[in-house]
Amino acid sequence: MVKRFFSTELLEWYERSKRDLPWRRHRDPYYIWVSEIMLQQTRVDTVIPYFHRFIERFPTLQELAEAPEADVLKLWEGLGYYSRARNLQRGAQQVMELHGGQVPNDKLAVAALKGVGPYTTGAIMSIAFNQPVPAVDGNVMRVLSRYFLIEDDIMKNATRAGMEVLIEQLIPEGRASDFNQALMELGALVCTPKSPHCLTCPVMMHCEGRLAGMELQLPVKSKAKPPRPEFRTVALVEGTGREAGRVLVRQRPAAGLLASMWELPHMLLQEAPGVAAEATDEQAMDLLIQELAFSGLYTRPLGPYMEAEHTFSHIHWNLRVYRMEQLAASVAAEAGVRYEAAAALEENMARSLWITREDMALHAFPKVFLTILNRYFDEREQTYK
DNA sequence: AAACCGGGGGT
DNA sequence: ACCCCAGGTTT
Repeated sequence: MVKRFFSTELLEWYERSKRDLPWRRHRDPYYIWVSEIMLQQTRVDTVIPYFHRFIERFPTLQELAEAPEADVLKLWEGLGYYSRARNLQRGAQQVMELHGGQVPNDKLAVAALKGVGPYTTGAIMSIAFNQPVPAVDGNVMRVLSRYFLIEDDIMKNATRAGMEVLIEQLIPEGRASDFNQALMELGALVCTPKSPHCLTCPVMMHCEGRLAGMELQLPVKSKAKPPRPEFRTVALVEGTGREAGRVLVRQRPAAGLLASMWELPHMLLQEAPGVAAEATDEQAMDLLIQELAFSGLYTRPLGPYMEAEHTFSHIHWNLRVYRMEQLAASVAAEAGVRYEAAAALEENMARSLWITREDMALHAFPKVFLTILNRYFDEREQTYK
């Protein structure tokens, strides 16, 4: 039977070809869990150094559960999808409270953990506990859609659910861990999206997609909407006096995009479409000056500094960064600037900080702001030498 | 079902 | 420039 052939050949190939990955060196459910969360929408080579640093800092689930959230975010800095880190820590706290610190060997209990969906449930149950639970990710859907010539849209939840049923029938007795990992390994190393290596594929002989010459058309996947462009004006405010040598950063709200991350102050240029992109430097700087003054900080513009871009799944940021200089309140008063709003907005400023380059090690920044800040501090050091 | 949620690497 | 990646949560 074709299905039996598939599982047997696949397992034999996996034993021969599997990569030596850090999380394959033990069966600690906590390590499996951390690796699976990091691997969501992220390549193996990217994850490996993050995994080592994370486990070194949080060797046990309990240490993760009890850590400050800021420490967790800092270790996740640059990986993206930061809610993964927040949910992983919440999940660890759930395990401490509900399961005495041991990841439960129970499908429903695992699925109830924060940040653990159908895929990760299957990955933990099978890889850590060798339980026959499907773990259907993008790799698995690509392999199955080709091998069984399934033309359903893999963007639909129903397609994934159908493939889970199929996988349940394919898992060999007692081999759930190896079988699920073998499927993903095949998708990662052989049955790749663009140029599948069919000639070295262990299951090529019975691959219906290949036999039909359809391997490059599969899987069928509906297109995602392109990210909407946003034009933003960014303030790189240099401190003066007591804050000399420091730059103003602020923390984002605890929910939503880049939750709790730190950044340079910036704002959306929300003119009519097309106009935002063409706002003059003077207009863009004026907006920042007004916004900062509203928070009780008086500044004067020094001029354009650099441009940067940052793409999310659904938004594309076009950033124009302006250097600005902190103005002492007394100077601002002499210049006729009114600042009675300052006291009322103390709490607004509570989420702002003046930082040095060394302070960057204490706060997590999205990549684009790391790039800007590092360039600025680099050039500043050069100037002083 | 669709939108929201980062960043990097392959092609 | 576009696609894809060991997805999950929210609406």
